[in-house]
Amino acid sequence: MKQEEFDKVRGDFIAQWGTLGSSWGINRTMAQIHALLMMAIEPKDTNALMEELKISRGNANTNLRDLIGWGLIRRVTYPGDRKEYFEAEKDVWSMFCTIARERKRREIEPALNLLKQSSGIAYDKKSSEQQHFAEQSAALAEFVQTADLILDKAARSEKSKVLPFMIKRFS
Amino acid sequence: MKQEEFDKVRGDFIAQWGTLGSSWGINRTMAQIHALLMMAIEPKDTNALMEELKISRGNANTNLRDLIGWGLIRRVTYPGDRKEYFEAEKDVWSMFCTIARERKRREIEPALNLLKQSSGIAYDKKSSEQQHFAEQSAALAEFVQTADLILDKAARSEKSKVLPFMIKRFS
DNA sequence: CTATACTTTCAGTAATTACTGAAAGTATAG
DNA sequence: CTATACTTTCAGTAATTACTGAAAGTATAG
Repeated sequence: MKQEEFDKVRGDFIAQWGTLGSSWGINRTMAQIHALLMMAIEPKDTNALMEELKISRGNANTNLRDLIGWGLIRRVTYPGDRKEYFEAEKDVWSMFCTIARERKRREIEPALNLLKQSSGIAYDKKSSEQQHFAEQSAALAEFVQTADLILDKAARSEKSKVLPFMIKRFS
Repeated sequence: MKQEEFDKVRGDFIAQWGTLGSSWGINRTMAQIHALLMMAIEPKDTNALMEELKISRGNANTNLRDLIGWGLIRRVTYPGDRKEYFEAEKDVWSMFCTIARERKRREIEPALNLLKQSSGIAYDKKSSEQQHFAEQSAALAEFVQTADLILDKAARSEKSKVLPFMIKRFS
């Protein structure tokens, strides 16, 4: 495949990945920067990203900062070069673990706290409405907690110890 | 707990659930309507939802339609009453299965198609850039496919056959 | 110290998404 | 058929989120 053709394919991939990101609640540009760095061999600097994605310096900087906050990319510097470069974690299993850990912290835990609080209300035994509310919250809390625990354990294991096992169990 | 106090607690729950929904890429109002119906004992009609959530008829209608599209709520009618009422699936495991199935269809499958297409490019053996792109796509595709398969199988199983097993494996 | 080469911030604006409310549509009772 | 009781649609607007670009900040070389 010619370089020219390849650039087209890669451009399409990055654009579409951005669109997909949106439906998972991830900012389009962030998804695109991540895709670009994940597919790149060499670390890239801000100017390269600005050019390739046609975005402003501010936008690039903000999304790079957020990606670092998620632990999905890291800063790289070379001696004698003032610029900062960025590279993505490329191992898919590590990526999964990182994302699982962060989503847990940012989204699952707050939900669980809310559910536990709701299930713990001192409900009036004469009100079936209050009872249902407490029971339903408790059921949801239990499910979320279990799912969270499983995800957590999986994300702390070695890939080789989880996936083959799961595949065997479910195939 | 007095009815008055309880209404406050439930109101808070619904409001917060809406906020949480946003971070998962779910429209706030949709999450709130779902929370409200999930916690309600009786099915509710559009007017009741409009009042409780202080939203317009159009907004209520649109989000109810979407929730039905996701399979998370259903229409209920009573003989001799022209109004339509709505009730949520209340079993947590069924909810999980429904959400897993829909997310798979709407979000995982398009991603997988994109990744497979990218990993299948006829790359130039002299270009390590092209090779890395194809390999990285393939690695991601494999992971997504496995995760999808596991989710799919889990969502088709009985709760009693999956959760206890998983808990045992990971605790 | 100053000059240079960068990075970060943030007020203002653009783009997107969610929502309203009135008008149009539909179904049933009689 | 008409009257009534609903539901759906959708153009216009509000609210939110993403982005720009210039100004401010920071670090290093010399």
